[in-house]
Amino acid sequence: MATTTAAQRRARAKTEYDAFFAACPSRELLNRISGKWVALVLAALGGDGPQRSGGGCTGEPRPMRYSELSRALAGVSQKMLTQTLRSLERDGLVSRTVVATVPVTVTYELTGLGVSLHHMVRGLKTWAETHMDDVIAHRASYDSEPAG
Amino acid sequence: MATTTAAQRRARAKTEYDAFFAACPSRELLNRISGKWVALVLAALGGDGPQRSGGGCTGEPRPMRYSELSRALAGVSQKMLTQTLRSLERDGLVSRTVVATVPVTVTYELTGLGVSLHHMVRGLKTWAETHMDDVIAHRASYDSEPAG
DNA sequence: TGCTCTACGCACTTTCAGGTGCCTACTTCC
DNA sequence: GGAAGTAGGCACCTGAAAGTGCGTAGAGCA
Repeated sequence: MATTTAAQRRARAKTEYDAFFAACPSRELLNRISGKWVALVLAALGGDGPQRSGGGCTGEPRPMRYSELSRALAGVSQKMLTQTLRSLERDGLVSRTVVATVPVTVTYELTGLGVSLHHMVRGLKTWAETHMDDVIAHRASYDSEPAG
Repeated sequence: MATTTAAQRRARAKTEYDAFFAACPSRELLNRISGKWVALVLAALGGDGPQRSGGGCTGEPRPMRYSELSRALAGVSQKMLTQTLRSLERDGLVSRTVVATVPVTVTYELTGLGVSLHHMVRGLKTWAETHMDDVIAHRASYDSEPAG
């Protein structure tokens, strides 16, 4: 029977779509940067963190130690920091360097690719700071409207 | 006792951080666009969808009906489409227009703010298409390395 | 007159990112 | 010599997002 009109057509479309969906580079990018700590790590390694010394707040990429990151991203657990750094390293966005000092120290640094991504995330941040006020305003007026 | 050095310091920092974190505009933006269907809806309304007619694939923003969106984003459930559209409408990114035709039809359209956001998402897409190959390559080589 | 379409609403369930807690092996400080 | 720091690993838990399924109210269609 060819009565499979609306629901089944959609189910079929969904199946086809999912394969494409999983491989979509934009989706992968969104999944990567929407991680709770990814953008923070990028910002910290990119020099956007809270600068306690120096003048401007532009900041330049610089290597940071694990414990330094842990302090800069106050609130992150060791597990999540490790996990985030590992996934970023896996994707070639940061490089991990082990230094055999007194207690073994590890430094993380943005790669070229990571710097590129960081620039884009900074663009996101700029957009957010420019337009999110409008969004919040809309949200407030929408919520205050009588539901109808 | 003032022995609360490492763990408790971190717990305290986390508490302070969370308040800032929740209000961070960049975080809000990421939360918004990282929704599974948000970027797709933006792309569809912005004209980036699969163009079955016409020449270039640049596309211009145009209003679309609910069912039209449902077909364009093959695989989305009605619930998620509605939910996504509502949240976008709430944030002033799309406008919803009810037309009292034979069966009541609803059209959705990007607002100015929505178009602005769509441009940025398009930037993300461009970055993804340019650099994600590198990322995938890194990922593959990382995975193939002997774990050590 | 039973089926489908439109544009949803509601309730339940699944899934997984993120969080918590406890462990390590080595070293330095007091 | 016990506490804390360094750089994590492992196992379990939770909460929110996403998915599934069913209902609806009016209308067209064979």
